[in-house]
Amino acid sequence: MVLINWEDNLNQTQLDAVSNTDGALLVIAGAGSGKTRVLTYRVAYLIHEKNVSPESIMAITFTNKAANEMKERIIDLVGKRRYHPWVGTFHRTCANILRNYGASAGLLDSFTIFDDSEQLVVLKRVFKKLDTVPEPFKPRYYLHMISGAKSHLKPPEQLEEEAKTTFEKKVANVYHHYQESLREQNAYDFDDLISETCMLLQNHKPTRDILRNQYKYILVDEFQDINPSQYAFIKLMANPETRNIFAVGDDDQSIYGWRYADPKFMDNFQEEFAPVTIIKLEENYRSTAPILRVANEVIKNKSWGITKKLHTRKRSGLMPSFYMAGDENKEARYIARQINKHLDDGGNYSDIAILYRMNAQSRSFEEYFSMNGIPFRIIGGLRFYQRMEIKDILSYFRVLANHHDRSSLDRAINTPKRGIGDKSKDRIFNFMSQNRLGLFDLPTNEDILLSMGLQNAIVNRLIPFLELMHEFRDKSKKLKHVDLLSWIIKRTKYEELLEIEDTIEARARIDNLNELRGAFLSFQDNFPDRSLSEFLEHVALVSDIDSYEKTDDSVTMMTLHTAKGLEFDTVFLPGLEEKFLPHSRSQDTPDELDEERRLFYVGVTRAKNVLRITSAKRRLFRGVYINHTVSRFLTEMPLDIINGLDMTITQHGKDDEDTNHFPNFKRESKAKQKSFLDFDDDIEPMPSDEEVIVTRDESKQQKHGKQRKPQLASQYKVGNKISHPKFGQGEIVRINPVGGDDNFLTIQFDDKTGKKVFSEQKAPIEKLD
DNA sequence: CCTCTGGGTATTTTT
DNA sequence: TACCCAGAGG
Repeated sequence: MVLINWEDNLNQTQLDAVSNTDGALLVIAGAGSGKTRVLTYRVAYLIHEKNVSPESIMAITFTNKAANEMKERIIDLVGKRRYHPWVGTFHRTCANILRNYGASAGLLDSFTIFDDSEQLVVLKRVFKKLDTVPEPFKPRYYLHMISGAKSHLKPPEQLEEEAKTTFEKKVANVYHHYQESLREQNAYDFDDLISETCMLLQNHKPTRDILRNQYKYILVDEFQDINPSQYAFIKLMANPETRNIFAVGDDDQSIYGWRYADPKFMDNFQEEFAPVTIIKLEENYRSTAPILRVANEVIKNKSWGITKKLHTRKRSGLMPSFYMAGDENKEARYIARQINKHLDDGGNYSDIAILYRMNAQSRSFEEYFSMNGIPFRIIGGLRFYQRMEIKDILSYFRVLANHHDRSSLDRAINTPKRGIGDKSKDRIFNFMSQNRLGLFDLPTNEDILLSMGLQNAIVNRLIPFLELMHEFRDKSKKLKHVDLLSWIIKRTKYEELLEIEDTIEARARIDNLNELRGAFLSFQDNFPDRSLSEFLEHVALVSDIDSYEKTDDSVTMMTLHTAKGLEFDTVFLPGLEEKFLPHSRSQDTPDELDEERRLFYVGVTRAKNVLRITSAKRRLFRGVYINHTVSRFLTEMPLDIINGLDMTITQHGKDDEDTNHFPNFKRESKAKQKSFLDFDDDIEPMPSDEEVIVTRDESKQQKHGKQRKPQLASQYKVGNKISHPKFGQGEIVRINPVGGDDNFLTIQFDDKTGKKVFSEQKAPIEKLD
């Protein structure tokens, strides 16, 4: 039993939030105000002081990362016990409920979870089946509409009834068939996990009663990002006697409106769970006063929301700076210089984050940092389990776990290529649908297969595949998951084919397969007796950020969305330009604009000590040069803040003089303007005594091959001889790992050429020994 | 059935 | 720039 001195560890408001344990409570927790602390201490308080049994507590988060952190911190506070509170994401919690209670209500209890790429496969098959085309919008837009319907708990029938326009009718019809297809495949998509659980709780009183009796205390994190179905879930779970719901959120950090999250549920909560105690946490423990001042100014201009004003005891601090670069390369150069200064001052790369609006913005930093030896790491983008090779191999597992999973079968059946194309797949799948067969119900008898209308040649290719799958199924009963993985990789010749291909991408894919082996092993160690389906569920519900820890010393780069909940000593916010932030696609309505503003606010409030904002006058974007003006979020700030910001502008070209990049700047006079818009283009390139060469042509990386994790193992060693098409033979004298997946090779050529530095991934060099 | 090519297009993505 | 997709041709 751990003894906790509550007063010493919490401020008065936090203590109120922790100890106010009766009825509904809404905590409005400003950025950096100790939200997670309050959540975990409240759980500990319930257990220690109120003798609540841990297993009657349920805490819901949005990310696995938050859930894992909370679990750990709760264990720190209450010690390891026989029973623990349930802590999980909305999706994992609901998946769990469906697995445990679904069957008793006539729902599926063994199901596969489809991620968005699998949803897309389903949707495209629906269009094919309906013999229509996804117009006037792209397939993803239809998925978005379907997701909207599910988020509002509308079944296809309701959407069909409500549909007025032709397009709405089309969406409803597609939704109908899409849903039918999912059910046929024993599959749920992410939205289904929530909506089906709501249906279960609504329509099946026994389950509802069991759960309500079990979980008397419910805590919900990030309440501002809750969508209608998640809100409905919380309402259904609320025990009507105790109504002990604890919600924490910050409407100023609601950034998932485009996924139907709505901060206004914080209002609904106050009405529907009345009486609700409301507590505001406004003391910020993260940032310095100057940073908070900027944050408060940013958010002050919002058109809707609960008013709060963050304050801090960290009175002194560096004034945030603004730097306007000539172009995106100069922006990268400026940030690189600042990073080096930070290191000269004794700081670490891992103190630093670069947070941008769009993933595409990472490019210029990747390139500049690689060339200048700044290690970096990109979080997000393509997720590990979304990679082509990982999906390919896992599709076999998914078929083994659920042989009705058509989307995975679709992939596995012709990966690697077996000469079974779309036409034949259609025939096979139609046959399966009509007879309600799973893969292992298919006959391996030649005559029957021929009667499906398949060509002789196809049958001769299909039978070996079916036999292979039967073999895998037999093996799956005998082998450990990781051994089955090796077996499948071997028998499908997947790795072998990559080895033959022997390109940079192929090698990266092989590395990823090895990482997958690692993931299997660690799952096996942590959960020795979990089934294959449970492993696959685990895999379906994780993301890049979940495993993110500041372990390696590199600069972190990610989108503003991904950065929510994190903090860094030094934060760079590049691209503070109109059309980037606010994004050109999100500036049409006040709601959209508000959300962009909150994104900026999230970015600002990630910084503990140093905040540097930058923008570029001109940048190469999607192959063309564009000119942006400075973001309105900066220019609308009061003049004294702008004067206070350490503003610098570099000139790009001579013709920039007459362009006003601050059209909506509140200025007093030209003279005054000069005082804070200081032109400064004398920054030298990064000091480097070695010429840096990166061959752009070789750098084409396919989306599904792009490896984001640092690749420490170089294929080279110091002393290796190499050959370069232009410079001839050389010897490697130094290897510097940089972020991304690259290493930085210093190569000594002949005396005339001297030493040169190459990117291992991009340079056209060949190993000679 | 598979691969190549040209044209159109372009946020964010907790699960 | 980098992708996705449709259609042509092997």
